[in-house]
Amino acid sequence: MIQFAPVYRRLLEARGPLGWWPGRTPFEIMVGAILTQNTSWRNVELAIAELRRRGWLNPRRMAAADPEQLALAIRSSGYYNQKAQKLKTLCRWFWRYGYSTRRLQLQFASDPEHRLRAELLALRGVGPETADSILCYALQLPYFVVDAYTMRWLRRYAPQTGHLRYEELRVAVEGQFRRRFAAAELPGHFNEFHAQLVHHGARVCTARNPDCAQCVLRKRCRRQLE
DNA sequence: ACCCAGGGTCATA
DNA sequence: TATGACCATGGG
Repeated sequence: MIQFAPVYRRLLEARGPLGWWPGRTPFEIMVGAILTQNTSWRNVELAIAELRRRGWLNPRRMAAADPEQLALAIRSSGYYNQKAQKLKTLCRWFWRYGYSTRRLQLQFASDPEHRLRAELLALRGVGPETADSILCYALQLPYFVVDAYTMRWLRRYAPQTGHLRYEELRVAVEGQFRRRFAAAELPGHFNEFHAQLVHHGARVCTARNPDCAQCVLRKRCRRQLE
């Protein structure tokens, strides 16, 4: 099995800490996790700015907002009708915990059964990546987020383990990190590793960047493996 | 004019 | 289990 920690260290040393996720509050991070589904972050920023302008970047206000107006507000992030419903669903779920992230953190800290993750996955519109983004970035719980860049990277640089699916890859990374880092440091390292992979894929390793030695994280990259 | 982006759901075979 | 259609905007 390929070792992930050296890759993590290399990225971190080259780029420095990224301080993810961009967002002022945990709820804003949750919203961003929904809005960025298959969408460029730039388009998400436009939508978040509009939500902020309307005062809806707050779970109570968003829950009370008219669904059609909410959809209009997030228009720039694409799939806006679906995403407006997803946001409503998220608000309804968050309401059950009194809109309190602290309550979520205390109630589900170190839960070996991962019940909170299961709850998020049961929500319509929340898949594995969105759930783990919320757990890792909004709640700072020890979950590693696997995304398209991570999968492409694995398939190209570690073909022998390239058959791993989302869940297997997440568990593999989490297991390796647990052996190398103290429990209290895990959320920060999972945060940083995923951030580095996405940053590299989305901003460094782009097809138009002549400085990028290997543009291998694009969707249709034909470049040879090293 | 195409291709892509920090996915997820559902129907079909 | 594994594809494919669908959702939809803005930038390269």
